Amino acid sequence: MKKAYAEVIVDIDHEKLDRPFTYRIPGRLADECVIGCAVTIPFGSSDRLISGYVVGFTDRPDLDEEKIKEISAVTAGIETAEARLVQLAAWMSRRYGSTMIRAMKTVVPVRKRTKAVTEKTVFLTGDQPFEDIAARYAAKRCSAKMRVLNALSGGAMDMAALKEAAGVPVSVIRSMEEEGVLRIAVTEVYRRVTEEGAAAPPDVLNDEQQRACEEIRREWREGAGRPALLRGVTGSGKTAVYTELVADAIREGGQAIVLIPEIALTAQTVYRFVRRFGDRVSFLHSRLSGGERYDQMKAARKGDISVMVGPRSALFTPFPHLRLIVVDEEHEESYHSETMPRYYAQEVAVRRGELEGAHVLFGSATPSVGTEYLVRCGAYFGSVLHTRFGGRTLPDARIIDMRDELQKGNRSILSDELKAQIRARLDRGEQVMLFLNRRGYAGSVTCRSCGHVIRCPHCDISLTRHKNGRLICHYCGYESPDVRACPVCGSSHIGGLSVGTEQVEDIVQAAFPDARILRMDLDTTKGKDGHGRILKCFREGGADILIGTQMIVKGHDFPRVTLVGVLLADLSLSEADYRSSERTFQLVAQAVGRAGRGERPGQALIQTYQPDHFAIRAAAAQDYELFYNEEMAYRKLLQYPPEGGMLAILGSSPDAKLLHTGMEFLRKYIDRIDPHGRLMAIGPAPQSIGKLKDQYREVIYVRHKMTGVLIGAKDRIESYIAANSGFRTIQIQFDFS
DNA sequence: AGCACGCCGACT
DNA sequence: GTCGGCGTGCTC
Repeated sequence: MKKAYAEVIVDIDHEKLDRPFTYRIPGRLADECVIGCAVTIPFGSSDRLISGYVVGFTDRPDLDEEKIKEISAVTAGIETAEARLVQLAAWMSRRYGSTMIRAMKTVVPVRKRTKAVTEKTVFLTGDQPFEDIAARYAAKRCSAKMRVLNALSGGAMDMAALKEAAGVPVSVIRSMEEEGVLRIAVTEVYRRVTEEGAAAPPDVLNDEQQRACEEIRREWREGAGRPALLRGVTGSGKTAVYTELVADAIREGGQAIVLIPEIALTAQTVYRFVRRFGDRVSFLHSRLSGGERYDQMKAARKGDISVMVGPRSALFTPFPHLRLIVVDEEHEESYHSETMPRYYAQEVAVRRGELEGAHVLFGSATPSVGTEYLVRCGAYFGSVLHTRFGGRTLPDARIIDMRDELQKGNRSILSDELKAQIRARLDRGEQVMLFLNRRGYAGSVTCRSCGHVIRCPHCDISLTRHKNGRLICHYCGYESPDVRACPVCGSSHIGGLSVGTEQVEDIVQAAFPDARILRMDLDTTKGKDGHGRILKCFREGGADILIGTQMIVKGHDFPRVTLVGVLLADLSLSEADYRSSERTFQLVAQAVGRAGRGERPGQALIQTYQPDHFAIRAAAAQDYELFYNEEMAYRKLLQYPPEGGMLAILGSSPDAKLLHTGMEFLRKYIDRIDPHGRLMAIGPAPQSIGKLKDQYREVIYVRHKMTGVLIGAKDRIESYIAANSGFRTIQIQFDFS
């Protein structure tokens, strides 16, 4: 693309101007003018010079040539936080296939009309006697100014209130300021979310934490400066390492971003950072209003804070000297954006690190296969914490074969062993957590006698039972008729597994009438801070047993829990996704890791129909190596990521037939641009949720060893879609993994 | 946001 | 007429 014209976002804080404007690039500025650079441009009828940022280029503007003005000057390269964020947005729009404006909106804090971002107080200067001014206005019949004068006679007023009381526009007040009658004092009042408080001394690190810190520092100071992965077993104290490295960044005069999964964003987590860094810390969370969010970002830009803690959106905090990005619980799915651009915070963190010259640290007890893979390739630096903090031991975990229970005639969801152990804890006054795996319950078919799951013969993905009774593969569209008996053992105990938390609560309450039970799921956490309330109640001993889904396993510390029961551990294995083993390992390992975090040792019981599956065995043993090696062998064999790249083309439309035809056309197009079959395309097939909100959904998967090739393919597919009017009613999204 | 344009009431 | 205040609409 030629750089004849630049798309410029103007630096004026108003929603009406929140779109790109086209400017001509004079020849002398052609080299300097890059995406993200700050420019000075003539704007408005008086051509007053204002600043803006270049967000893109075109050679064919879609408006009259005469209307287009020329960029006056390039004021700065990519030195400012904004410029670097614009660059990041440009990279994201390319990497994830979204429009620049969409990418800009996720990256640059929304310019939104918000109440009192700056508090403007108006008061009379008193330079001229009140009566003189009043007389002058009366003589000149300045009724609007007179109203302002009268309103202000009672003392200083807020700008908005004054406009309201006097019924005048700003221009009147501003002209009075020029006359020297009044002054407008602008005070930035941003709603800070931190608590006041002095910083506490650093935690005392144990030898292992100290070693990890030193390793990572050495890599960053003297080594290649690669992103680092800190893998530490549950309870090994990764947070203390983060705070040390964050402290380094601050000491060097920089700032740090700490990403944590949305669900773990409780006062408890944030408190650790607040305690250490006092009011230099701020945090973002979903309950924050648009204005509060904006204020947080503003405070960061001005350097009033040094650490931002928050979910993936905190990644875009505009710090002037960003030195470190920490991504805690790196394996969490909440780091994947579901809306355009569908970005992966891990990748974006690395890219932002490159642009800003900041280091990136990932942490997890159960790192994602993709991140660990990059460590093994040497692209990332790896450091491991092997032992739990404070000399605590890992929980003793046992796998319970639910097929035996069925044989014994126990059809309950609780095994005899688990019942006995719960009884023992109740008698000793200790706490129990029951984790019910609910992932992947949608439609998969499992044999309760032998644990066999019906899978696609081509993709090794669980088949999903549809309403019409047929079993379908969501990768390639393979179909088979429903089964009455297990193809392996012939048992008729075959079907979908699904139990709700409420049901489990009833069963447990019936078995232990004396137990105080808390249930945590979408229903019970609905209200304001329902989440935190339940966790707090349990921590303080308000209940003996906590029953819940995924949300109870994520990063919460309950010292008095000595038993963790995992129900339906294998359910997530049958999820129709190539990452099902990975998810299962992570869920079960994290659940097991909740036990024995206090003085007393912990125990975990894992109930499953697939006791021999490596993901379950590895999770029980808290053995990441075992899991990773088996899983990678499988991914290599089937060329699934990270061994190869995978691009999902997600199509949706209210018209099922049209959608399918369109997707078939796309598939044919892919085969055409790739005559040698180097791109492995499968589908179209229905998405795992085939219809959502009256929209039919289909997907085509494209695999290739190099992600770069897939990005190229995506670009071609995009232009193909843009050029074909048949796709007007079909929404297409791209998702890389 | 900030600037020009055009409307409208008042005064030479 | 025309001067100046005051609301409206547009900005590549």
